[in-house]
Amino acid sequence: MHQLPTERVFCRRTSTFEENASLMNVTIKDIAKMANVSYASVSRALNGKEGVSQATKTRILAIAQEMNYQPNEIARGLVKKQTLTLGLIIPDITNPFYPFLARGAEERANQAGYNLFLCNTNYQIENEIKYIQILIEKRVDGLIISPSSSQTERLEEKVRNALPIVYVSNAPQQTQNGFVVSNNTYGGFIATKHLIESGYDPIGFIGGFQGAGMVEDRLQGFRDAHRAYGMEVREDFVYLKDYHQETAYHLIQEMIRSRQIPKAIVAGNDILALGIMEGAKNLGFSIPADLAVVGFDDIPLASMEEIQLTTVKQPQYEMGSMSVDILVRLLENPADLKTKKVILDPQLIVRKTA
Amino acid sequence: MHQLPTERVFCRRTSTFEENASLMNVTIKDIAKMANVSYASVSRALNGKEGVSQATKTRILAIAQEMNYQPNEIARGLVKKQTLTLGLIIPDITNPFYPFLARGAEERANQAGYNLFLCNTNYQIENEIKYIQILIEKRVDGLIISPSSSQTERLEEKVRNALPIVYVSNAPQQTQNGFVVSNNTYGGFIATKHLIESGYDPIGFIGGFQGAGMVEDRLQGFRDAHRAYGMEVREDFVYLKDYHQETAYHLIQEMIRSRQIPKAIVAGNDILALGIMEGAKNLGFSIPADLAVVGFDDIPLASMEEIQLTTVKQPQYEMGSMSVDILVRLLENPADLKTKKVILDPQLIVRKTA
DNA sequence: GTGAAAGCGCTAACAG
DNA sequence: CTGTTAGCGCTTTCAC
Repeated sequence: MHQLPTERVFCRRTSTFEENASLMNVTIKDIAKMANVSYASVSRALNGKEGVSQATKTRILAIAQEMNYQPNEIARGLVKKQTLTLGLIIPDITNPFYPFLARGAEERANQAGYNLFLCNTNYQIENEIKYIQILIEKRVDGLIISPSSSQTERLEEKVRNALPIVYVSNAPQQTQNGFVVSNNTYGGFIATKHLIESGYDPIGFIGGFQGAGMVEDRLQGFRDAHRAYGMEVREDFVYLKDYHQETAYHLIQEMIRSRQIPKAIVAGNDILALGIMEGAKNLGFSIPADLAVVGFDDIPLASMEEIQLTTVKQPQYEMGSMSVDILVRLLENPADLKTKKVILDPQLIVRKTA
Repeated sequence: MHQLPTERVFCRRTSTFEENASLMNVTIKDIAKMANVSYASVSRALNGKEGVSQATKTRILAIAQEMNYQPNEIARGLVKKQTLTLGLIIPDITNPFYPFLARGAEERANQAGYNLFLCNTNYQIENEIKYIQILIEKRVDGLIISPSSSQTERLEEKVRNALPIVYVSNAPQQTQNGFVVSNNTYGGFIATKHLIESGYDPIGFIGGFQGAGMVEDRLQGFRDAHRAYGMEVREDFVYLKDYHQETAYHLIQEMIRSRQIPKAIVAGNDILALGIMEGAKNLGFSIPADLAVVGFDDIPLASMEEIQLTTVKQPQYEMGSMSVDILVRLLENPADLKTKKVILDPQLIVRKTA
């Protein structure tokens, strides 16, 4: 505390530009004054535009540097009517499905010069609407949203005429907007096909929230596969509840106790698959000998040595990056309506549970 | 495509306010014109400020509603010199440690009326600097950063005089800035203490990146525990490499093959612990009988039925929310320097691997 | 209670 | 090549 600041004084530069200037934000006006030019010229120099001689440009840039000038994107945004900012609205970043999606989105946004607001809605449509409102007021240039349900009328109404949006991972049936989703019907199909071809019969289905669209599609694929192989769907083995691991855990145990149990199960996602596996194992079942399980998503857990879950992998990172891609393209060329909707094929990863 | 839009026409309102107005953004000037008042009055009404009669206020609000007015936070920010926006700079959201931290930060920010830019740096200091620059230009009100190393001089220099920052999860030794970290020394201590008291001897340590500060502190706790129990640290069992699961996997297998192996290991984080467990198991070791393992973090994986990892839990969510808390408090009262630095005690979760 | 006017920091015509 | 000027949409004095 009482130490003399010898060194600092010693090192102080003769020019006091930097120290003073950086205390309060320096603007192009300050630079203009310093350089004896109009601030239009400063703007031109700073933005590398035509209309300044190389000489003055160099001088201006040097002064800007010296004064530690930081351009104000807010002010620029006000006149250019763009913020170089996007909103990413997802249900919950702690759900292992989303971090990769978010990463893909952020990385692509960054490449294109945009930043991303992260918004978690906790699967509440009210929060989705609240966030959309906030982001409109912040004048984000566009929105990526992974809606928690396929009831998106209220979202679309809110967003209409305000800003472009693209859906990711989940999209309403008949939207005008762009989207990137995975082919859930196909995913359900290949999961079921694999089980059928491996000789499992009958096969059950344990899925999550109805109304989001995804489960319904996966179940459709499940039915399609049965039909393709001339098999009847055992409706008493089809359950749609929620995405909690415990739900699946108890459900499977109930099934086992009542001795009404299929030889294999297609789970709505990996979390449910894990619940099923644990519930069955704890009742002495062996996986896949007594019960085969296929999950959905391929979260990092699935590939763990101890788990080795056979699952339908969704390209999460790509979904994130492609959705931003579509949005940015739309922003840069509003007329370009092609490649607006993409459906990515998921991929069956065969490990040891089926 | 060729369907006549009968219904839509039928439903169209006689007033065309909304349709027209929402096409291009309506401003307070538009409202003012509509209401026959100055736009100062509109501003006052909209912000619930003194200086408008209840009557005109009501009228203005009604018109604003009718015209579907959306306040422009950018313009407001320009004059108020605040954006109600914070930056969250972390290494990698796909590292399971961060989603909870991000969630805590986002939720608290949201409560305080702020939004959060999500920035992943991939553990690159250059990216940290690049992002700080961008966020300064976007005039975020403050910054939360989880630096990838304790070499933060360049960060601090960049940030100086520009905006307040608080560190989270990792902070340089001698910073003037606020931070929220966990007591890593204590964490290393209780992990080691538990192993010692359970009779394991000798005990090894496998940690990650040096230079970030965290590993060093955990190792310090490891040493402290040995000293407290009058035990020698077996330096040949102390390894500091990186945070890749494979690294730990191969390291432990090498140790086993060379028959130089401790009875227990404190791992730098849960990922490493998992690598150790798998490496050992695959060589026929039984956990914890042949080798006990304690992890660090308590990522969701750790509590899985199949894993049951004994670990030192860090309060990730709280770290996120508290760091925003400190930052917001600082923003709202720049003079308030108390409660700026918090060190949270981690907690030993005893499961089945030690 | 209300309006006029200045200005936040910047870009973009439009003149010279 | 350079300067002047008019905004972007809003808040905030300062008069009336």
